[in-house]
Amino acid sequence: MVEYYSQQTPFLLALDVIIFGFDEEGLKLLLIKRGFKPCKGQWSLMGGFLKEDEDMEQAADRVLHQLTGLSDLYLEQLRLYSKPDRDSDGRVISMAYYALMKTDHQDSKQLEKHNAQWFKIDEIPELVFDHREMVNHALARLRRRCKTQPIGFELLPDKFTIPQLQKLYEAILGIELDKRNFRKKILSMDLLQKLEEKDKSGSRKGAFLYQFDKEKYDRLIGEGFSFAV
Amino acid sequence: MVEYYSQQTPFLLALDVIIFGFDEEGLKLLLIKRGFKPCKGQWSLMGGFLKEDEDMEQAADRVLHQLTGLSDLYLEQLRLYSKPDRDSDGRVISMAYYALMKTDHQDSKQLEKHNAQWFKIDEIPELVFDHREMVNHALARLRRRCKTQPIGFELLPDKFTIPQLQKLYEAILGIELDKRNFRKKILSMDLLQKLEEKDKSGSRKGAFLYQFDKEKYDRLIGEGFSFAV
DNA sequence: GCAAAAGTGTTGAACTTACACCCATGT
DNA sequence: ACATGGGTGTAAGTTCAACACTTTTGC
Repeated sequence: MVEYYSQQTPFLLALDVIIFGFDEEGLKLLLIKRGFKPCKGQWSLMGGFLKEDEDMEQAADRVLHQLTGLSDLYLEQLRLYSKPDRDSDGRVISMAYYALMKTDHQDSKQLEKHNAQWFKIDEIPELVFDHREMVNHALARLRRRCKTQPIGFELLPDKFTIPQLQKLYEAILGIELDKRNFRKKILSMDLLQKLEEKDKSGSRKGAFLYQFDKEKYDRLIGEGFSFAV
Repeated sequence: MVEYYSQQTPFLLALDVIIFGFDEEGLKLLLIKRGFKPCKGQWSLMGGFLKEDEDMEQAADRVLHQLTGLSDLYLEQLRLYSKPDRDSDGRVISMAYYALMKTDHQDSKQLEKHNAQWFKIDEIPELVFDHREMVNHALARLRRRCKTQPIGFELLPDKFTIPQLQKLYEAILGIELDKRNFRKKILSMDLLQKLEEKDKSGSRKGAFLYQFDKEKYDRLIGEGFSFAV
């Protein structure tokens, strides 16, 4: 290490992850009741510290796996929270991430271990430090992002119906959409594979199930296509 | 500090800033020839380390001021570069920012002090560490951002002509634009104040100068307006 | 008088929005 | 038979893209 480096102050580097989920009730946030100091007993985002042998993305994956037992969730960097006094108990710099999780893949046992609980997006309890600000930022990013990237599918089961997909977008954007126009737009991109099966849980008639064709999407992207809802 | 914290490894936290400029020749990047180790003598982005009493944005402002002598430049966080081996000389985590600078405000003396030099965007020399990756990322972000935010004006003199503005967008986006459509679109937002004066440097006829009306923009944004080029 | 850049409108195509009824099924 | 959510098409309005000529002025 060069001398110039050794004169610098090192910092504790953490990450916090805003985990979104979606179910019949709408858009949800996964929070943990802290079983450790500081702020033990309060609601907070899941987080962790960066370790020597990993980069920040790996740390985020690790922390996410630790909580949920799942790997390869959609994960996106938000921004660095670095105010000197943001943590009541010492100087910690935190990189915020948000993740999208299919709630039907969840392992409830695993979640209980960390006292984790889903909260409706408009019923979020008071959070420690600047976590509420992080959540607001993540939500804003999700709202922007979901219009131009096919990330909504990360929140739905692998097989889903068009009405379900529409409800998801309505929950994220907080607005109502016209079902004819929504169908037209989403199907016109020709990225959804219609299956034979129907999902009968939502109605007597039942709605056809679809699958997102990721390979086709990747191919089209290479050709200059852009996703839009 | 709680015990849990003191068990963690601290890291050196730096920042690097991709500084864009624009002049008659097109879009430019401001680089420094490193007068210090590691990689002394090689071209690199301007950077610095986070200090104890500041947050990362303040650090970025400070570093930017140190190089250019200017304050309050447009500055946006990009992403964290945290690979364990990214710096050849020790573990340094770096937050990348990009900044937009009006080249007509530059202080050449100041820039010379740091051996700083402007490079055309398609003539960037080899850079140290992962700085080239940072530049690519910044450029991609700038291209996306300039279509939906009025950040182009941060690269032009306070008074500018429509053809100048168009050339700026063409330089950023790397495509040609139709001047009638461009004018129509940009003027239809009604955010540019036409001045009496003409700039005669670009042609015999001369082109009218305009000013961006930031107050009006802020007002409109509050009313749900969105900027688009 | 000519070269060089500034400035100006129209038309067709594509896309967006608004809107109302029939269908299939379980009870 | 009826209640519930699933599924479908069209017309008007808006936005976008393509395109060519006139103006001003310094030389």
